[in-house]
Amino acid sequence: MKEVTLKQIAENLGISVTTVSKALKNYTDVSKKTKALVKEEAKKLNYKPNVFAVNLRTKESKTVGLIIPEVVHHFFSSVINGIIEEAERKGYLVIILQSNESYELEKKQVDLLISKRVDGIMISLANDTVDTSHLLEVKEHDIPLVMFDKISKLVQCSKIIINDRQAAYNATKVLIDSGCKKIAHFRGALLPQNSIDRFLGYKKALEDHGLQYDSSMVYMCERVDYEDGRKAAEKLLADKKEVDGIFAITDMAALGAMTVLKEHGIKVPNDISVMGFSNWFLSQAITPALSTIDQPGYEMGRKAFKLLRKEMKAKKAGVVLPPQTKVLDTQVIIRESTK
Amino acid sequence: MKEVTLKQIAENLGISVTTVSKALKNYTDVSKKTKALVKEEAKKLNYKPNVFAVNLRTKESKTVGLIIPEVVHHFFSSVINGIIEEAERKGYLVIILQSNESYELEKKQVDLLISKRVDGIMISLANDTVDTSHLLEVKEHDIPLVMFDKISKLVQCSKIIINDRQAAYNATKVLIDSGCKKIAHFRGALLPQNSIDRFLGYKKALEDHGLQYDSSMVYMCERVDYEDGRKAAEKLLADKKEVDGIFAITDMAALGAMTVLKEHGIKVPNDISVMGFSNWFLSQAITPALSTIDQPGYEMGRKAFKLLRKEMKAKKAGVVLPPQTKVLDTQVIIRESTK
DNA sequence: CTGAAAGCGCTTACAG
DNA sequence: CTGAAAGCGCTTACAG
Repeated sequence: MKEVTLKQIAENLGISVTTVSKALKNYTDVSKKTKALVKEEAKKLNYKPNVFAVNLRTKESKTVGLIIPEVVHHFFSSVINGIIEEAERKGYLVIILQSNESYELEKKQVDLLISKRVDGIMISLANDTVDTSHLLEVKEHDIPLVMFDKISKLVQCSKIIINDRQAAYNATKVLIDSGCKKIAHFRGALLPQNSIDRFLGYKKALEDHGLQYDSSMVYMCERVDYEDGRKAAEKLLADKKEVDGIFAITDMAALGAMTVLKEHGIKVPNDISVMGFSNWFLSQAITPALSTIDQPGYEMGRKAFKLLRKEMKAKKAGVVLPPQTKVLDTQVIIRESTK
Repeated sequence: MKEVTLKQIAENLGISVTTVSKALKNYTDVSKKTKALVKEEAKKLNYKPNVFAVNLRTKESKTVGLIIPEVVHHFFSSVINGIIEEAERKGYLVIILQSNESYELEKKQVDLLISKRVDGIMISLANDTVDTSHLLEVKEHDIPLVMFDKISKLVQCSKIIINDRQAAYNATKVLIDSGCKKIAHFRGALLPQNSIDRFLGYKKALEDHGLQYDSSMVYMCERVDYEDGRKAAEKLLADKKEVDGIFAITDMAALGAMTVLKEHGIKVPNDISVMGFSNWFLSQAITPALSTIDQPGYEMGRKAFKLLRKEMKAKKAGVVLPPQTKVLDTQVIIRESTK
């Protein structure tokens, strides 16, 4: 099938390419009659503008990039849906790249997006990300950038986050309020800000309620997944710790922990209460249903794109916008894994 | 930051744009000395070709599209990883679009990919997809197309599939071999070929082993998810069916069923054996661990891109390749949910 | 070995 | 209201 071009339409109608172009874009200086004629012909020939040419002329791709640590993750997939929803409404395509929590991959993907000349980039950092020079490069290319969820305080750009410290504080408080005195924390890797913040929220809650913080009650879940939760729980049992509550950094880690506890005949919540984080879709389905913190992923995605859009518009208008940070609310969800 | 162009480099070096372009692409008719000079300057200025211009000239975007019913799904995410792995190696970017099992969305996304002029499209159909005219449009635009997993027999193009009928037969046979006599099937929607094939495999296995096929033992799981599995199991219990085995179309549906059985004090596998399909990553983690069929998602993804690549190459060379269909092997995995 | 020139398919400032 | 012309930044057939 031969591709239809403006030239084609112009020739068929015996008018100029200029007029055809302007007619299709509803310029005011084209007569109604001509517009109607052109549009009819375009429809008849099923004309689709050649985006390659449009991109080159307008220096815009109407495409934005999204880099995320892990796609198969309920929270991130909610974010993705929020972003796509908003982007589609504004005529943007979203290119999704997964960093697999790897700094090296993340760097490559940033480069790829820059070289593809996307109009803007949204990113949630990998756990491994140690420095942010690749993000400075984005700024140098004058590409609007929005960070969300897993951000770095070192990068000057707009951000959408939740108050991880407060949310973790609330989660820990659920355990305290239900009578737990010996609360362990399964934390995430050392680098990510949200893993730090959740740890600090946990610690603060203990201190505010007269419970002694004990660093040996903090277990590491590097990848914050099911397997890590299992391992941490096994270590905790091997350590013969006296524990009556666990606050895990993610629902998956909590689920891994609960499975191990079950295997050892330890009852949740009677012997040990368990609190998760992020409200994974199956958290209400497992037995006992997991108490957790709900993160507004969809909302976060929508807000992230809206912020990016604002910056893309500003750039086009030659305006410089000061970076802004939006903090979204989280919600405590109490189910069966806590008393 | 001003973007660096070939012209820029040419001016700096006092040579022509033509020579710069050829030097960077290692044309044989450029002197070694000039090449070295050009490359050095390009590196110094951090030159990146403008893809918009390259696309327009070469009529290629080095980008392929992928449409998938659901990203947050272990099987599909394996496929995605396989595709991206192979695509990256060949310098292609993959645009992933999620149809959410909706025919309307799928059509829109096909249109979007066509209008973005991707070099090729890979697709796994939505459950709702009733006709395939949107795929014919892809062929009309002469864009290479590969279908995988959820395919339509009506579309003339290359395909990568598993032998769903045989795999379901094998799954059912596991139940039969372990002594089950009254085997229910939780099937998928009526349209998708793989849902039909799995049903047929189930039926055939019963018949081959002297068990009566009974249509009232077949329950519908429209979205083949956890919730559907729960509902089907509840209906089955409400029907007071005598059942000693369930073959569910997906692991998620199987998990939903097992949860309901547990809630009713029914033991798996002692009272009822359960067989899943697709080997979801948590299937080995749940209690009892789920017996299932392993689908080679990663492999499927790699093969899908390779096939697409072959067709893209053929198109460029002006050759027409006959469509081919590859059938991948599956594997029976026996864990604790079957005797 | 080097380069002038045409052209990919659009958009838009400008002239009439 | 219409259109000729320039130009976005490349690639490549062709001439020298």
